[in-house]
Amino acid sequence: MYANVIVDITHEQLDRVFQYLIPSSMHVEAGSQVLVPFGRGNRKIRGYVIECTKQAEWDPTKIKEILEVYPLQRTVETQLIQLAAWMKRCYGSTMIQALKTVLPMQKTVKPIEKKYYVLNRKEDALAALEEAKRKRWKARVRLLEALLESELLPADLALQRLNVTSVVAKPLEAKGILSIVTETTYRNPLHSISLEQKKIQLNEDQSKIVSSICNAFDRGERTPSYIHGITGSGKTEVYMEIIAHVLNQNRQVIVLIPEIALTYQTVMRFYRRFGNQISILNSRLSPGERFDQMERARKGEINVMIGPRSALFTPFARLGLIVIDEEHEAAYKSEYSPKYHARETAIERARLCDGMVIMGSATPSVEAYYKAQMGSYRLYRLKKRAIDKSHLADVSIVDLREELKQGNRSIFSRQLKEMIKERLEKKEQILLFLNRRGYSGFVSCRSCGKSIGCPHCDVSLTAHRNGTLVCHYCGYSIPMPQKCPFCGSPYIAGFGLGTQKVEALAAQEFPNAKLLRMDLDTTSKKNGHQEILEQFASGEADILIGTQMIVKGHDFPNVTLVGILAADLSLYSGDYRSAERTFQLLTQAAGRAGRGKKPGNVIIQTYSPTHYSILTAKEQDYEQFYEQEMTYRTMLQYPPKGYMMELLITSDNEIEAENTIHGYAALIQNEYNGTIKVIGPTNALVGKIKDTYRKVLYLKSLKEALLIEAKDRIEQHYHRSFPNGKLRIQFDFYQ
DNA sequence: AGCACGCCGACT
DNA sequence: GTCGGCGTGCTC
Repeated sequence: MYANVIVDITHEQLDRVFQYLIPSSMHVEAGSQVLVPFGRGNRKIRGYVIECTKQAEWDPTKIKEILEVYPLQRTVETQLIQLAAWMKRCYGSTMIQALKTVLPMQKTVKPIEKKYYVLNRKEDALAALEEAKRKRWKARVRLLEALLESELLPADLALQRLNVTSVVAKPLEAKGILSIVTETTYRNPLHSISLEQKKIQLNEDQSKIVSSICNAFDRGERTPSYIHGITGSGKTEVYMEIIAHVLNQNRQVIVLIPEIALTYQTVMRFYRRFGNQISILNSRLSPGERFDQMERARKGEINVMIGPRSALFTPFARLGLIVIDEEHEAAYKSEYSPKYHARETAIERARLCDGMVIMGSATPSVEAYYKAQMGSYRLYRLKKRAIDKSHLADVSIVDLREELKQGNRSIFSRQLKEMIKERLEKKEQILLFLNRRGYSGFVSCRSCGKSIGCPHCDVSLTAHRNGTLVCHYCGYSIPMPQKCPFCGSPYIAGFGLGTQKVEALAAQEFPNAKLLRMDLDTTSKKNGHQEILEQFASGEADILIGTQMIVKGHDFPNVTLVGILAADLSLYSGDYRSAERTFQLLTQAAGRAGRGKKPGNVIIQTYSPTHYSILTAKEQDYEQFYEQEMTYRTMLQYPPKGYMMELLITSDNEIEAENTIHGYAALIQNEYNGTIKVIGPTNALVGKIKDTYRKVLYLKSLKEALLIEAKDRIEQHYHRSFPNGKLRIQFDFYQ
C-alpha cells in the first residue's frame, strides 16, 4: 500500500502530492500525520496523508518508506484537516486547496517571522567587504554593501532585490560579521474598550427561544437551530444570551456575520457584552494581524471570534457554538475552490467538535428553510419587533408602466415624489435604494446597438469616472472612445441608471434636500463606508442614495420612507435564484423603514408588479413567498428539491476544452442514464477570461450521493488524461 | 524551503 | 589540480 502525502502547503513548488510506501507493520489512514524522509538529504519532515492507494503513480523503486505515524490525536489541527477532507469530498476541490482554506495560518507564518540581516561591527564588515571584493565573491559584495548602507536588511528584500539567499549570509554569520535576526511581533488591532455591562431585557418570545436552545445544548442535543425573525425582532440579543451560556461552560464561540453587515454598531454591541474575550476578523486586517488573531484563538486568549466566512476556521480547541447571522447572504458561499457554503461547513465543523450551530435571518434561504421544514433544523420564530410600538412598514407597489402611460418619464413616480416632499417637510429621513444587481455600466452604440467588449474576456467593458473603459475580469483598459468603433456613429453612451445619476436627478427634483450618496466611489477611502452611515445617522443629510450596502445592518431610527427605484432589475438575471434574491433584497430594504417609534412607508417601483417575489415582499410574508418559490423549484427540480452540480473546464485551447467537456457529458450520460440529468455543455456565462476559455456542464439529480460519485468519476478520468496539462476542472455544488 | 549538484574563478 | 562560492533544479 502507498500513502499519498502532502508535505508542505506553504510553498508553491511543494504544493502537490508525494507518494510513500506504508511499511506492512504500520497502520496509516487518510488524515494521519506522518514523518517522512524528503529530498536528497532525506531530511525528516511532517506530512498529512490524504489517501491510501494500491496504485503507484511514480517509479516504485524510487518511493521511500514512511518513517513514523503520529497517533491520531485530537488537536484542533487534526479536526481542521478532517474538515478539509470533508470539503474536498463534498465540494470537489483538491486536498491542497481545501487545506489552504482551513489552515490559513501556515501561509501567513512568513510575514510574521520576519528575518533580518543585521551588521555587527562596521570595521569587520569593511574588512570582509575588502576580502570579498578581492576574491570577487559577487553576492557577498552585494550583501555587505547594502548592509553598510542601511545596517538592517529584511531577508526577503535581500532575496528579491539583491538576489542574495541565506546561503550567502550564513558563512558571514558564522564569522560574526552579521547576525540573522528573526523578529516575531505581536500586533494587536484591538483597542481596550470600557465595558458598560448593560443588562438587556429580553421579551417573552426571545427568552423562550434562549431557554429552549440552552436546554438543548445542555442535554447534548446538537441539531442546528434556525431563528426566523423579522427585521428588528432582536435576533442579536438572543444570540448573545446563548453565547454567554456557552462561554459559561468553558466552550468557545464563532460568530459569522457577512462582512457588509459587520458595522461599528454591531461590533460595539458584542464588545460591550463580552469585552476582551472577543476578537474580530475582517478584510481590512493585514495578513499579520489576521494571523495573530488566529494565534490568540489557538492559545485560548480569546473565546469569541466574530468575522466573515473565513472565521469559520478559527482554531478554537474548545469550540462549542457557531452562530451564523443573516444566513441567506450570498457571501456565505465561497467563490474560490473549494466552493464551500459556510452553513454546511459550519454544521460539519460543529459535528467534529460536538458543538452546535445556530442560524438566523428575516429571509431564510430557501435551501435552509426547506431543511428546517424537513426537520433537519429546529425552527424558532420571532414575529414581533423588539422595540415596543415600532411596527412593520406600510409597503405599496407602484407600476412603472402605468406611470409611463400617464406621461411621467422621471425615475421617481408621482407617489414617491409626493411622499419624499412630505417627509422633507417633517424633517424625517429617506433612503433611496437602487437595485443595481446584475447591472454594470457598459457602453453601447445607439446606432448599431453594439457594446464595447474586452478583447481577452467575454464581457462588456465598464465605464469608469475618469473617462476610461475597464474590464473587471482582467484589468484591460482603454480611453472612452469618441465614436463607435464598429459603425463610427458619435452617439455612444453609458447605459443604465447609476447612483450618481440618481443623485443628480434627485438634486434637480428636490433642490432643498441635503443628499448623501453611498457607492464604490464614495466609500473607497478607508472607513468611508462607516463615515457616511454615521453622517446620515446623525441627521446631516435628508436623503441617502445607494445600493445593497445601505440596507444591511444599520439602524436609522429617523428613516420613515424607503424608496426602491427599480425593484425588478435583479429579477431577470437568468438563474434560478433570482426571485429569491429579489424577495430578500426588497424585504431587507423595507425593513429599514420605521425602525424607531415613527411609522414607516416603503414604495416599491417596478415594471413587474404582479410577480410573486414582489407581491410577497409587499406583504412581508415569507411563508407565502416560500410556498410559491418551492412550487417553482419542485417543478423544475432545482435545489433544494433536487441537487445540482456545475463542472467548469478552463483551458487556453478552446478545442481541447470543448472535446473534453463533451467527453465527460457522454460519460455521465452513459453511466447514469436516467438518474442524472445532463444539461449542456455550453460556454460559461463569461465564456472567456484572460484568454482562457470556460466551458460548463450542469448535472442534476435527486440524490446528492450520485452527483458526488459522478464528480469522483470525472476527477479520476481527468487525472488519467491530463496529469499536468493546462486544462483545469472545477466543481461547484448548488445546494 | 532546503539541499546537492555542477559550473567556474582563484589560489597553491 | 583543488577549494569553495553561487546559481539551478529537484524533492515521491
